[in-house]
Amino acid sequence: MPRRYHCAVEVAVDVIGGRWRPVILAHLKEGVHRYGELRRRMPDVSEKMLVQRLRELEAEGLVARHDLGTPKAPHVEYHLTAEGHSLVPVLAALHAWGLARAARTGTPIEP
Amino acid sequence: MPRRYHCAVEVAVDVIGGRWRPVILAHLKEGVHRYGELRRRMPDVSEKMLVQRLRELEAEGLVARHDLGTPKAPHVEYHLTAEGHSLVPVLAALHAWGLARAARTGTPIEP
DNA sequence: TCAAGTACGCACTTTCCGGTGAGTAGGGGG
DNA sequence: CCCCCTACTCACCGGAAAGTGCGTACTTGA
Repeated sequence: MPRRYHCAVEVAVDVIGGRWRPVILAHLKEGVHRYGELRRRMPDVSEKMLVQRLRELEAEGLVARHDLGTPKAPHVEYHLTAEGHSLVPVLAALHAWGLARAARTGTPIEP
Repeated sequence: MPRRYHCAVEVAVDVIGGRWRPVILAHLKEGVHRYGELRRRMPDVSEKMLVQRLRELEAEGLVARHDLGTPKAPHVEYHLTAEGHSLVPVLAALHAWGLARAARTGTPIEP
């Protein structure tokens, strides 16, 4: 974690950079997700990484975790906080650019 | 580099993710930069990384390198290509969010 | 009895991102 | 003679990011 920042983009990258954080946020941008739903939508992420990144996003105040389950029936839901929602312009722009880029380069995207 | 993508944000992150690519692109969004100017604006990046990331951005068609120098007087300029300019909405959104985030968290940004 | 679901934990391993320090060839200046 | 500038290269290294494989407790269903 850099101690000093020299531009605003460095600040943003520090919080939402990396391979999986933007993807997690993009899925949650569409609505509440259970843990298993996130796993299914992100088949290439390890569980270790998914949980670690979710914890970090919670710690940064971007994601909230609701445990609605019981020991007999586990049920956890994740959703964006107000701070997380403030990222919608970034996530929307990333998504739009990624779609256009995939179209220009013929890159397949498998849901 | 993942072989398969499951959403558009993964595509975007693969091309412009990492600690320094977004920052390089953000500086070039403001206009042409010489190598030394980029170095001065990004004091925490190593030269090895700066050059490596610039090379990758060139390879992806986002950045163009113009060598205007001579052996006696080296002079290289970097600028965004049309494809690079297509990233302006992403970079602007990252910048705006980073500024707001820094303000909300009291994070100093030193130019 | 086994497999699958839920939402994780844990120890270990691998990859690669990023840094360091020294170097290059030409120049200028104190 | 030494320091600075330009725009890099190179070998080596550390650690964070990410993955792997097995595990947990409770349930349901074949």
